[in-house]
Amino acid sequence: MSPTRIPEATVARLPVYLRALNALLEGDIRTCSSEELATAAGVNSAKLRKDLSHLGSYGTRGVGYDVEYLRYQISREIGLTQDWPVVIVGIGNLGHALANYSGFSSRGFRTVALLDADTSRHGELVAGLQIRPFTELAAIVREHGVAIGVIATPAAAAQSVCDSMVGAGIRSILNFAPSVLSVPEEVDVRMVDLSSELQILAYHEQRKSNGGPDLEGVPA
Amino acid sequence: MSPTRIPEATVARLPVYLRALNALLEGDIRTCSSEELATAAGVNSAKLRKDLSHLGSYGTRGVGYDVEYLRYQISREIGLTQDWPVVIVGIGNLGHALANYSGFSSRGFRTVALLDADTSRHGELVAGLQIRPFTELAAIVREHGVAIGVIATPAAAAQSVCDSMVGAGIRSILNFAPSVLSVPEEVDVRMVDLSSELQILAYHEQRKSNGGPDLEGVPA
DNA sequence: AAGAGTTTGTGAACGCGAGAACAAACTGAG
DNA sequence: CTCAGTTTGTTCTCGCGTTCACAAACTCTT
Repeated sequence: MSPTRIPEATVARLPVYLRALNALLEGDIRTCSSEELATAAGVNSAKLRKDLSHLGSYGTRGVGYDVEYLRYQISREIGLTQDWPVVIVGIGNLGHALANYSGFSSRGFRTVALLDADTSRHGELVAGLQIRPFTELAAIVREHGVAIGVIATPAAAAQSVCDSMVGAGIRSILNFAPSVLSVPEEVDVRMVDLSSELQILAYHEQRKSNGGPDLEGVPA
Repeated sequence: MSPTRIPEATVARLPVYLRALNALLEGDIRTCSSEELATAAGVNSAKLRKDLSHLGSYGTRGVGYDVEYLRYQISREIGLTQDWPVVIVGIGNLGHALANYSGFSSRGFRTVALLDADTSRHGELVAGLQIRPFTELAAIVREHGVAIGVIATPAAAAQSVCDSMVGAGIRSILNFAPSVLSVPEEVDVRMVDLSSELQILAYHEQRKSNGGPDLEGVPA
């Protein structure tokens, strides 16, 4: 099934739908319309329906969607029905938070190792795992079949860590370091930039209060 | 001058350019071409030029851009030349990490208070600030003129915290809780969803290895 | 069984952003 | 001064994503 590629914008929203479906299930809601689900996910209902139509025809006209069934279909499409071993490198404040984040340890993702270059922290217990030397990366990747790596180091170390990950065979990287990574074609990198988000907010906030560096007094 | 609105996609990239310019300055590079800056920022040079053209005409044909001058112009456009007091609510692992994150405390942003509902943590020192009761939110917002709030609480508390923020006069919210927030029209919310990013990676990773979800049932 | 009321899935129109290509503008040498 | 070389700013085209609007399909009542 689903031989056609799913649009990137749709893929980015699937996790949101999944979360909304989980919330509905916790409220013992078994069925929902596209309108309800869209509201819960914070999107337009037409967009939701079109997104779901890319996965297949899992709803019933005149009725709506079976919450559990739809949740399973989306999970399967994303790949959460498989097991994804994950390695986190850089156990500072952020790495510590990520290791304890439930969204990381649940839902098909399994943190198999925490690595740090700082020898003084090796052996320290974080989220039930011992911090191990960064040099063990390749062995761990091989042993557990790790495909996804998380970088939570300072910016200066990020590219070097990234290179090691790629060398060890990791093909998908989630980068929290404020640094642009260069990788081979076949490797996927997603960047989460905490301070960028704040700056984007600041831009809009400035527009709201000032009307921007220049107000709307546009000459005709 | 910038009477025209800057496209949202461009705004989202300005922080990246800013970071790249800072990196160039640290290497004592005073001038750069759009090609060099684009490479450092990880984007296409045509896209970079078009983005910058929305701010104004700050380059010189045949020469390139003055790094420091361009950095100032982008900073001003984003609004980083002003002071932005910020409040962080929810000092768990993630809030702790955010409080210590240099990208938050620098560049025009100033964390003025850390709030948490858990009374047993009040007074605790994090990143040089004492954790204070959540009930003090309104007073703090009024006193410091806080316009930006950061939510790093569990999902269950997020909407309630959000409502309090809006009530206190905050108009821009950065939400790290995995929860869709509903706010009045004039309030801006940006969501940073850590586990979504991981799920998006998993989707692509699955495509790379399997050529798609479960091929079971596919005729040979 | 038929019709009224819902709700999905999709075709079509529209707007925005990406990228290529080029004209305008600057530098420097002869 | 003129011409060759360089690099920006902008125009144009194309493709993707969003949204509207509606037909198809289902349920329920009479």
